[in-house]
Amino acid sequence: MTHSTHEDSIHEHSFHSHSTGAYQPLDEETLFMVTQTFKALADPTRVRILHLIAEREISVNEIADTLSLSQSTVSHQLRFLKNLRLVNFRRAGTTLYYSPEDQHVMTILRQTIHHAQHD
Amino acid sequence: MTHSTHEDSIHEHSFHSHSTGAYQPLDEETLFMVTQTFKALADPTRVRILHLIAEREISVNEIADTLSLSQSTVSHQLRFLKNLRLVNFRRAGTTLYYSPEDQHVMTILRQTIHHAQHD
DNA sequence: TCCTTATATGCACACATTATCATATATAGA
DNA sequence: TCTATATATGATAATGTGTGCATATAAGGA
Repeated sequence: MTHSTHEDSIHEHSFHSHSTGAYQPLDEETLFMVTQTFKALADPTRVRILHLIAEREISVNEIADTLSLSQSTVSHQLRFLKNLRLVNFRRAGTTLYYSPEDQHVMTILRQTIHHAQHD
Repeated sequence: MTHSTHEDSIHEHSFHSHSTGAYQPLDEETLFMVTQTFKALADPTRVRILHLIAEREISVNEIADTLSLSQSTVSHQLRFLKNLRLVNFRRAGTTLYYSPEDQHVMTILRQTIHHAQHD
């Protein structure tokens, strides 16, 4: 999975291959990346963490306190998100401040939260 | 987790958040709907099915044949997607033709596929 | 009615995922 | 060095998820 600081808008990409072509299946690699991305967003703990760090840079213990989660749980989930390059962190002494890294994924999360709250 | 089984659907009430300036946690209902939506997209079989029916209305057996899946698997996954109101179907005799129902979710899927293929 | 085709469903099991506990590592300061 | 604090990690148990098998249901035709 590659990282991104790319800005996409919703209506930007409309490439549809109806009318002419045969069905084009998704290749394995794309399928893997797509499902991995959505898996990251399919767990309430990770969504709460992402939603929180979207507001401001925040340390592991602050996340745990704010969301009433154990330090271990937060750390495990941050590792998951870090592996997918959805978050990164800055060190200040022994404290690590986490922040979102993938703008595209954060946009999708925001859109879906909005969608959930307005239907 | 209080919610969550194989047979969940997502049609309930709604909340609203006022933007004060303090951190506004996600309410349970929103969290549930958001994570359920992403769960639908977090499985390769469901993504392949959605990607296929996005092209054209198509029957259960055609989906199974095209994607090399068993009829049972396709039917199970279509029930999942139907419960979340992500797909619906039209009957013609004994044949059921499925199509996407949630434009927002299909847009998010398209965006994420595009993102995966271009970074 | 019976038969055929198309789809749905209940159950079981393998596999994946998550949270907790205990412990390890890292950094700063005395 | 030793101690305190912040975070990470490994193992385990509990729970959730996806698929196959067998069977049920639904609709149309003879």
